[in-house]
Amino acid sequence: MDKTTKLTAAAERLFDRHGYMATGMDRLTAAAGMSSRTLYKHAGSKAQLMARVLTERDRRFMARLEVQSVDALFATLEDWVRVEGMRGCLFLRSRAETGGDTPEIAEAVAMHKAAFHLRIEEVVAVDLGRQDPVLAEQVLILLEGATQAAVYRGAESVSAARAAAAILMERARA
Amino acid sequence: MDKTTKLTAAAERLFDRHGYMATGMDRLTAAAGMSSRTLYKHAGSKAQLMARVLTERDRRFMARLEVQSVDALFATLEDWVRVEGMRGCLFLRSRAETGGDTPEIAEAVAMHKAAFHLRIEEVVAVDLGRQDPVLAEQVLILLEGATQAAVYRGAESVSAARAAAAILMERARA
DNA sequence: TGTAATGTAAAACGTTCGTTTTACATTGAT
DNA sequence: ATCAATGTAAAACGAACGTTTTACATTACA
Repeated sequence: MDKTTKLTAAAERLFDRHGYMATGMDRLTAAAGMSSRTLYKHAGSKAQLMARVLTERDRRFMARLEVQSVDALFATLEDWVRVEGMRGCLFLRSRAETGGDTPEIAEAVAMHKAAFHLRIEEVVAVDLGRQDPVLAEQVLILLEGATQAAVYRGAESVSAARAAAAILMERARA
Repeated sequence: MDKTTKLTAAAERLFDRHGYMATGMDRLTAAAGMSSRTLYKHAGSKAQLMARVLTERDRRFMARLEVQSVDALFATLEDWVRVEGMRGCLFLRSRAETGGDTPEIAEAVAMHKAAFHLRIEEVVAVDLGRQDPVLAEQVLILLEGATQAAVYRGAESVSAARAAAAILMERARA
């Protein structure tokens, strides 16, 4: 595993566990097992490191969303929260912590959420046989809500959201 | 408006806009229009101030949720996001920024979310004429999801969630 | 009138922040 | 054998952090 990969992975873990602002660069160097000189050569700055973490997470998350049904979206989310934990959406958290005032971060978040929304619209269209923007919006809300609720309600939130989505899909078909 | 009230209101606004950790005490004193000596007499510490902001927000938010129907919950949320803005849930944001490691904050968040969940279960029971824990969980997810989605999708997320909840309620009645 | 409370303005506390620099070691290709 | 790249360890940078203190002004009540 090369230095940049190791750094990005360590940063993601610490940002997720302790928050972005609360995670200092010294903690990062210790966790990544490198000197601050090397860290800055690879990362550029803390903001750039945050943006890189988000871009990498977007890649990993979106790869999992290459499915053909709405139900599979929720199955994927169930796996995701089991593997990655339930501390809320790292994208919106980064935006909230920076007030949206750091361009590279705001951009990474906007990119991810646009792709996320588009993917849901596509999956709904495939599953339903036609486009339905309102239904897609509702599926998006259930996915966001399950992610958020899982923080304090646990992983069962995802299955409850999954069942709700099934009802909405069923009704849209009838 | 007394000093403590003014301070709490200013803190809530700044924490919401810029994030908890990114908001320094000097910015707080300037916004509240008081010296740091007075601020610390009223607030105790930054963590205590954060907890006080949350407790006060809980009071204000929960007062609005004294309604008799699920649809009214979403009507309330529509008002709320119009008045208070759409930057996500300040409770979960505070927990995420502190990693859950600040007892007074973690406790304020846990209290609020427990009350929130209970209130939804009550409203669902009144509206439906019987208890339905799974449906209540789904309504909670739609409320959380609308709050979260509104950050990047706008206020229309709330009306989409409202419509979804109406479908779930209708089906539960049949 | 005097005293206790409550406030302001501003300096100072020690710590930690993100970042850069200095000095030196290890490596790999020519 | 050597040059350039890449790394470490650690000190240092100025700025900002949360918090306390010093010195002084205003108010309100006995």
